[in-house]
Amino acid sequence: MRLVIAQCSVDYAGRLSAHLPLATRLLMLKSDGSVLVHSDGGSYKPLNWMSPPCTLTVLEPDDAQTEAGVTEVWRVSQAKTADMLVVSIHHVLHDSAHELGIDPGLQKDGVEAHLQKLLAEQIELLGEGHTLVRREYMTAIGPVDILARDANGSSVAVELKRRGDIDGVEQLTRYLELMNRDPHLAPVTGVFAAQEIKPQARTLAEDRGIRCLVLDYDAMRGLDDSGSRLF
Amino acid sequence: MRLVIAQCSVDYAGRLSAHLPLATRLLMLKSDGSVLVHSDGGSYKPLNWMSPPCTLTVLEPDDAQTEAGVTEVWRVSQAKTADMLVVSIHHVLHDSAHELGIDPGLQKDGVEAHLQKLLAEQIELLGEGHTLVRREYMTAIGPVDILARDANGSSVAVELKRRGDIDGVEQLTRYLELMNRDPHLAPVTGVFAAQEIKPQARTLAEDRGIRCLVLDYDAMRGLDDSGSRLF
DNA sequence: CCCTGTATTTCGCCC
DNA sequence: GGGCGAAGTACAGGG
Repeated sequence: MRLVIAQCSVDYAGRLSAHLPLATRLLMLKSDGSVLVHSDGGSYKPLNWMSPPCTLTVLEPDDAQTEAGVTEVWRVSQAKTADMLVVSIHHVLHDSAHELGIDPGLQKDGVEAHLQKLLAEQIELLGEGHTLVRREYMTAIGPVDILARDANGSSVAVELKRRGDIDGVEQLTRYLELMNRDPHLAPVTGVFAAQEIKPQARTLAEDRGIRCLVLDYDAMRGLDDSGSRLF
Repeated sequence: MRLVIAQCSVDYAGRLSAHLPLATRLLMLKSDGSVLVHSDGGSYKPLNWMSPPCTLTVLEPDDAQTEAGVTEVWRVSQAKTADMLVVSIHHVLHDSAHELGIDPGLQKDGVEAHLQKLLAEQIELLGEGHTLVRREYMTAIGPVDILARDANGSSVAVELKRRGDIDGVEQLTRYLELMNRDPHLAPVTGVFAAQEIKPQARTLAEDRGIRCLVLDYDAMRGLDDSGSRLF
């Protein structure tokens, strides 16, 4: 990775056209050829950038550019899309290169997808004798997070949330209404499962005959072998 | 802006939990307090980050951390959301600070302003024999995007949007009503031009005798000479 | 490989 | 300021 702090202006032409007036910025050149132009603020998003795969060509400024104070022109182009980023460098304040190596990458945890995977593996948390039918059971109005059967063989639809809010209860209610019209599935009972269930959501759910299940994520993860990367 | 290249591991706890194993990375510390952790590849998105407003505290590693090779611990926390980013630094390879100043910001193009400029230049897209009167034609209730004349010399008012929604049709309707009361202009016909016109907007427009025109931005840009600053 | 849905989304517009 | 929709969205997972 090469880091350059330089006074520069930047032009981009691709899906849109964009221009950055002359100012001092960080130019990050990654080893895959991508270029990021960062200011000293804002969000994690660069002011402008070029995604890999792309190639950087250093050009000599023409007379008009030299006249304007440009000492170097970087032309970053992407073969596929014909997008182009042009960095006109006026003054370089810092320039250093660093060997970083390949990054092992981010390990995410705690999302709904993981909860769903864990609950599917530990389906007995729904109650003794429960068996998994499938995750993401498709209905006409969208996928039910988990479809299971209880000890009696009756269908159980599970709506899973990290935070159990009223919206989730409404969602599950719609699924249940639809599924109970299907003679192959009916009767279908509902389980609203979340790490945390808001009192209003619990009241609404129980009023509609939907069972609430608070999930202990840490305990579920502790029981899971494949998910215990972090410890 | 401070740039640090360091061998480090990173832990994040907030909306989700995430972990970055020990590796060499770029740590970008912006003047607004935000921190970005970048690898030497991937996209413009950092591996991990903390959005402003946040505060960085440098801690001494405890015995266990020292044992593991940690020389410094950065604790970046956000008061509002209680999100926390912890960077455990093992070895610093580079450390430099730079004064960048406030960035003038990105000037985007290819939005409505650019569409208006292009359509004014390619006014024949409205139909054969059309001529431009002027852009931003002022009326008592605001500027009409484009005023033109058709082959018969009749006035044509154009409302331009990137996304053609009902609001735009209502806007054009108000202009037309006003302009048709002006004997110098009347009769004025309306054209609702956009890159994409919503079905509801189209129905409403056509019901009111307003012609709909879908613009192919790429084709229009391809025909345009002046927009190619880069070449 | 394409499609679809989510995101620690971010960003801009409009009310 | 809050809500909503787009983004040069990026990114992962399923069919």
